[in-house]
Amino acid sequence: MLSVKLRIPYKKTRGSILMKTPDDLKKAGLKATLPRIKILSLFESSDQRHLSAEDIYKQFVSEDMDVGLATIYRVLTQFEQAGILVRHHFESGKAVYELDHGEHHDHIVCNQCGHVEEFYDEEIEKRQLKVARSRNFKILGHSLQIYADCQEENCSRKIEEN
Amino acid sequence: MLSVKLRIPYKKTRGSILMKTPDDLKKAGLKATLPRIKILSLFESSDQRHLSAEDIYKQFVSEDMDVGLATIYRVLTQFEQAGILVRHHFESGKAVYELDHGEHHDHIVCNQCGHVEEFYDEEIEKRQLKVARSRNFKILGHSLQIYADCQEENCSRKIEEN
DNA sequence: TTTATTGCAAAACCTTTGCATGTAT
DNA sequence: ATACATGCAAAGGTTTTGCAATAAA
Repeated sequence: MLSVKLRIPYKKTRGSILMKTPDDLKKAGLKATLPRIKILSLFESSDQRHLSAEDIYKQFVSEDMDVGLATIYRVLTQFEQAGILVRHHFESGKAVYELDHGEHHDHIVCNQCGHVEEFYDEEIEKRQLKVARSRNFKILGHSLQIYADCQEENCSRKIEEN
Repeated sequence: MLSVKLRIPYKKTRGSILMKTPDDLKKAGLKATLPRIKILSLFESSDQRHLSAEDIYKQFVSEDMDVGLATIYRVLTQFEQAGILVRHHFESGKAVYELDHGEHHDHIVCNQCGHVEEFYDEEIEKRQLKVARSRNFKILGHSLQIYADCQEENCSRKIEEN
């Protein structure tokens, strides 16, 4: 059984979290294959909400599951198109994905350890609309990341570990 | 002689624009070589403020100047480290650079034609500080892009041309 | 002359694709 | 049985690097 562990509490006012299940696969016209179910369950259960193809691949290797990298890339792309995952490009140079719970938010990323937290600021959203309106652009989306040091005692450049 | 053409007016209140010259190269401990001078002058004179390595390479080829792509990449990196250019990663997947005039701003990018405009919103900046403070992060920087349609009459999916 | 810089080709990275094999329905 | 998924290896696109040849100081 899949379970959800969220480190970051969502505001009540912005709706509730829906768990993604193998049923979501069928709804998206995707067969419930082992790689797909495993990937989905990784996102549900991992304490990292944001995973790259490589992260997933390494996790599988460490569990002696062998799923090709190509499959992982293909599944991630399909999940994104199906609205199950959202893709982000942080400065790392590689794409990371997270479950799409339908609630837009932005990210604050620790430059030292890679720790990611989410935030949503109504005022920032509003100002963006204003900027776009004043220049006669029609907003399709946006991407905002704050790069920072998280200053947690266990934040010690873990990123170097590989 | 190099000249500056800015499509986007800067607010008076945020300082004045300084032109980058071959002297800036020396100050950065870089020899004033032809490729470096040409690249600098391209940024000064182009009506596109945001250029990728490829953009520069193509421009040079069209002028029968032959500068290797590797050199362009190396020079862009050096210029970034010297504080002459700033690098951005828009969704295109390739890095683009622009002159660093020391004035932070964010970008609104047209999804159809790739047209880029700059903006600076005090309120957005402030709210980011607040978000970081409330989570005990120390901000190092941020990256904000709004993706939109620019709705200009000459915006006709020019991006497809190549 | 000395040291930095260039060009070329090769390699490194991340990601995508072709194709024969395998699996869910 | 049929259509869809997978794995592998090869190829794509962007960026970096090694090294001998070249140019700036």
